[in-house]
Amino acid sequence: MQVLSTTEENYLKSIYQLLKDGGEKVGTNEIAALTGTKAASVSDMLKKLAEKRLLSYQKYHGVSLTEEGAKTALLILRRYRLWEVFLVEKLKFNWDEVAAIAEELEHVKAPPLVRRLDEYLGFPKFDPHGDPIPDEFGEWSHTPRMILQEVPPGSAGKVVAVTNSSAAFLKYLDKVGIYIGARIEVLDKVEFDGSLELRVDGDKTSFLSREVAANLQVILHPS
Amino acid sequence: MQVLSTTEENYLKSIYQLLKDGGEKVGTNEIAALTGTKAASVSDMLKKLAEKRLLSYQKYHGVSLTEEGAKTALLILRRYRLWEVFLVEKLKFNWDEVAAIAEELEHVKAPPLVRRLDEYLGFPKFDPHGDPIPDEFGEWSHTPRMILQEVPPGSAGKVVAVTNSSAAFLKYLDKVGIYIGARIEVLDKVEFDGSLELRVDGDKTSFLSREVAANLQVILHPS
DNA sequence: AATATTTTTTAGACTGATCTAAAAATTACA
DNA sequence: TGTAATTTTTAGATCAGTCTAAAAAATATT
Repeated sequence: MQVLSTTEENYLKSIYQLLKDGGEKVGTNEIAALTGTKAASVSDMLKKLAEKRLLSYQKYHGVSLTEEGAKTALLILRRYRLWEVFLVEKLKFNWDEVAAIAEELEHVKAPPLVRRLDEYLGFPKFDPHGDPIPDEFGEWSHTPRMILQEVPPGSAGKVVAVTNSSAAFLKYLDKVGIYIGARIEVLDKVEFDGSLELRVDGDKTSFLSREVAANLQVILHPS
Repeated sequence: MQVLSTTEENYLKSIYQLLKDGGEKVGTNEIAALTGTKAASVSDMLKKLAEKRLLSYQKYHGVSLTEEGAKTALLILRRYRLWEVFLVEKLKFNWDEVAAIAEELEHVKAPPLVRRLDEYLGFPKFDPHGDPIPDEFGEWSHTPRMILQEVPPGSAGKVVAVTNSSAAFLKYLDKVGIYIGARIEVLDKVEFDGSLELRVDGDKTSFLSREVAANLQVILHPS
């Protein structure tokens, strides 16, 4: 694994991002827009990263990541998301405040730090936005997630993500005792309005509206 | 408070360091040695930092920090030492492994991060090496410290620092239940060999040799 | 298919931080 | 006190990352 500058890491992360929800190849202008630079600067950097075998680049025809480039991007993403978890779970930041800080922290390279942080956080599989955290080999956890609203009554699982981070929503979740990692059982689903009756952490029983349940993601426990 | 580059921060920190245990003025070569650069580079940087009013600089006659420069250096030191505490207390690194990592983390600028980290760590006043942590205004805690060996019998206090970090020493401390933050009472001092009898955290009673007690620093509780 | 538009690359310049080599100032000492 | 040794500064170059403006290639349009 090569040592990259912060700048190189940021390019790699942006390219990964664009390819993931973009497609096969990504163009210079797109990258420039995402990294906050100009197309000319991107061209230079692409040459550099291609020489390092992190991406394959044909002039005028966009780039894609090599195996190594993709893996490197995933390890950067891993650091980013672990720090997000730390900031939210330990330092009590709100989910929408952590992006900028995590972007600074992700470039701290010391390798044992990442391992210890992961351990300290309890090997989380998802970040506070519900995005999966790659493992130390750059592999995804393949545990499937469901939207709570779509979980059939009788199932039990764990809240792994929230897809709305308005203050009001978070406050509400707090009130009914739901948090990332909370164990939940779906007891019943009300036909009339789609609301759910559920047990949280084995004791408290709550009713959640369809709107709320649609913004919670869970992984199910094998039944 | 101006925004400084990582490089500028490192120079400032080094200069602070040299002045603290050096004296009035510090020379270009010394700074170069500590920052791992050459005297010529230091000259350039001194000009730059002098223009930013962080230090006062007269050609050929060394530098000293201005009020603002010293305060800035202390806030960098604050970040450094808070991260040290985090790495040791939370991530369970050994005291002698954290320097390089903390040096990377100290340059993460997001201001709310430092406040939250401080709070999360319980507003520590000393880092794992026993060095004091400046407050958010760049002021020192003025609680005086003593070497445990010199504490008169009958006094009570708290262990705030260890001045030896050999594995054997740490292991021994662990065995007798002493750690940073441990509450101790000096019960008696043996004339013969200068060893101490003390109570740790209100219950366990230990005997510490003079050598060991000479490597522990405490702050005394008002009696 | 020829031309117009858009995208990408190149050329050349700038900034921040660094270096080496040479010049200048300070300090040491004979 | 005058010369030698040391320290510091300057001059000029290099490197990474960026920019603007112009050239080149690809794509779209008529």
